Amino acid sequence: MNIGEVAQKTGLPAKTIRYYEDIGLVTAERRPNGYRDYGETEIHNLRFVQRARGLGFSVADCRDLLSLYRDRHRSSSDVRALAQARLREVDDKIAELQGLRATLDHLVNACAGDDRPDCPILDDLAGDPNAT
Amino acid sequence: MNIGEVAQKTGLPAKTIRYYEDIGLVTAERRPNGYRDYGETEIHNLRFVQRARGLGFSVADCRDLLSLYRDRHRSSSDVRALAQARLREVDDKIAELQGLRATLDHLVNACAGDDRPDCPILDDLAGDPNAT
DNA sequence: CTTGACCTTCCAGTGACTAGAACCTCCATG
DNA sequence: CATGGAGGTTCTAGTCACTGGAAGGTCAAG
Repeated sequence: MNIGEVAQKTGLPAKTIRYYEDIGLVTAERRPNGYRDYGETEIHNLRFVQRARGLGFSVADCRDLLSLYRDRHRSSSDVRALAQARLREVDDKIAELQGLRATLDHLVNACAGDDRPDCPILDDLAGDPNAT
Repeated sequence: MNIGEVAQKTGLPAKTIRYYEDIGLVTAERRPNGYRDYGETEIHNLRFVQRARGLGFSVADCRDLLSLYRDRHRSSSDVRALAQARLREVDDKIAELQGLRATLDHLVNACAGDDRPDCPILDDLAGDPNAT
């Protein structure tokens, strides 16, 4: 199967699929003409990576997850540890963003948003202690 | 004031301050010896950028915010629009992460995390419709 | 035989820094 | 006055995960 068809089937851009080969994540056979040749296994692995990336795992994590996936003697605890670490990252990020959200929301509500120049948002960014 | 002192006062790494000058965000005078020379205005602007970046505004947004800040005839609505756009971004990101969080949490809970190889997390990533 | 779609590689750019190398300048001390 | 070390300067290159584009090879249809 050519890379274009794989791209269509998986939804991954061909560029990305080549990139994954470049970094040794998912490699393909070559045909005599030099074209990459994909089988079901490769498609499967690409989709695996795609899903893992969709959950926000780094490419390095994807590499680890793939190798655990291929290892019949793995311990599920290793996989769980990766997922749990990712979960913690996501939780941290959510907390951070919720903090930002509160501040931004506060500022947006404090600002009249009209033609006049007075702006509590800028006052706050400028470090004005009386702002907002 | 030398860049080192500014770095200490603001908490921004000297490298970052030089970078901001490179991209024309906050520039400094030069002394005859070639050293950058910072006054209160520059420190103020750097802190402004620092706070805006802390709220997740892009450097491009910071540029716009700074120029609005300097413009005595601005309309606060322009500032508010930027903040509101940023708020929307943050909201979208939070929603996305909460979706991920739910999935990850579900997977982590479904996985025994022991010495055995059976792993619903990998099954899910592999696209197994019976997973989890 | 040509056209056009598809494939190949390689180089460069993204955002916002950050690390490191090579070199210059200043100040304090021996 | 020499020197050592702290701090300053520029420049290049690396980060992450792609993405865009150029130059050229391959293939099937008309």
